[in-house]
Amino acid sequence: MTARPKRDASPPPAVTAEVTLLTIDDARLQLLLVRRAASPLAGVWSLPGGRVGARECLEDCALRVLEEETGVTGVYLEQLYTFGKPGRHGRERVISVAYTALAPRGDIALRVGPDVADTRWFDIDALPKLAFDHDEIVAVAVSRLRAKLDYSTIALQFMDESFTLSELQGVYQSILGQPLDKRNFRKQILALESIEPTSRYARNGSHRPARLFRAKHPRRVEIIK
Amino acid sequence: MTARPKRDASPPPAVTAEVTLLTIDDARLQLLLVRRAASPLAGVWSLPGGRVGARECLEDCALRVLEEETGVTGVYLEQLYTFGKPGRHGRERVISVAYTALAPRGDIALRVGPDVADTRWFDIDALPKLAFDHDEIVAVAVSRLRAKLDYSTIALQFMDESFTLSELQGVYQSILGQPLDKRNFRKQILALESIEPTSRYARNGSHRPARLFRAKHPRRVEIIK
DNA sequence: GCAAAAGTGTTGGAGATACACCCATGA
DNA sequence: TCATGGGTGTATCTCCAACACTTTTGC
Repeated sequence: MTARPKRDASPPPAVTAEVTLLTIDDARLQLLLVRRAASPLAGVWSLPGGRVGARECLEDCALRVLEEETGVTGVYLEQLYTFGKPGRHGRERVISVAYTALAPRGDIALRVGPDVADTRWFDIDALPKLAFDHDEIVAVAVSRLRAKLDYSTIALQFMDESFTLSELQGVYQSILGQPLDKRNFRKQILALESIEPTSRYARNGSHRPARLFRAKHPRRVEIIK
Repeated sequence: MTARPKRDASPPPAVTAEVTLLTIDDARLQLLLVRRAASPLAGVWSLPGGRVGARECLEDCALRVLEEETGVTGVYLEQLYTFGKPGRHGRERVISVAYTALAPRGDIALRVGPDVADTRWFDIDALPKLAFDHDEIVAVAVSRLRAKLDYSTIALQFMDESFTLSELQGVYQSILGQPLDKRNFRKQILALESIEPTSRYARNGSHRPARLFRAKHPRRVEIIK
């Protein structure tokens, strides 16, 4: 039906990786954004992202641009979706392979990269206007995260090396936006056998110390059910 | 850490869409392949696929190359995953956005496209050697399909406009590779309220005719649970 | 009337939900 | 001793799995 483009007839589109880095701080889901220093859309907030290098795989690209622009390393990363509508990126044809990254909030020291005007966390419910279709990318990332809570151990990617069950429950509640029953939550989580108690306790305030747990396989996300 | 490539320093990779078209015939999951006519890998079987046009969105590209190479139109399509490791496609850097397509077997008249040596269905357990990393793409597609059976109405995409409950059960069994209890299957499917009875019956042989059902929203895949 | 697939309910068990009180600590 | 969050068990309900016989047709 359609005329078939000749091989190499048109210049190939640019390919970028974009990173939606989420964390939880103060019981709120937060997103890391960079303010663009360069044209197009200088001054506008956007996801960290950049072009794929000639000998670089997509995942490495995502990790590299994240570090270059924000200084963040060592996060959990998974591919989200590829966005490629013509016109989504202004005049230039850009195909963006979007990644979701997750990290515990404690870890993260920010740096403002060379081509970036600013780097900041935003509450997911209070995002500024975003460049291009990045608001759509974020929406997909958040809805996928919410879905994955139910059938995987992905929430553990938000936790420090050791953590209390109440902290973990707080993470679930922040993402789902609803309170959970403490006893049932503990029963379910422990039944997965994905975390194990350590011999240490968190002494946080004027109350009984909480036992610290750790993930059995910290970098692995297990599919359950 | 890594040296940041200058903007436009290296030629951008080629971007293609690749289509894993699955159907069910004779109670077996089948995959549509094309035999490559042109270099590289002439004579080798591969997924239908081709370069993304300059003003074409990724999904349109997938549908276009599928039609050009195989004559197939009107299928259900969803994005699967993007494959981009350097070296996956020989010397040239190619990033492939893979799509899963599903269709009822009845529908499909095949054509051998202009750049194609042959077009054929293969039983999913008896695939020939495939070009590049297409075996990996197929494996991801099948495992995602299997997972999606459990929490969506995706199986309806394999059905003709009207179908019997036994036919639908056969589709589930073919994909899962295990028999299902007839009464429980019917209860569960009907409880979803995604299909409805018609007033017609299928008279297939020397036995009681089966009531025909149809999908309430034939092109829509609903997420359940 | 016989072969072949269609159609139809009930029961028991497992897993999820709802729910309230005692414990250990710091101030 | 009081305020604060940590920690624990049971009863009920809902959902899922197992299971066998009758119906309708074509030959």
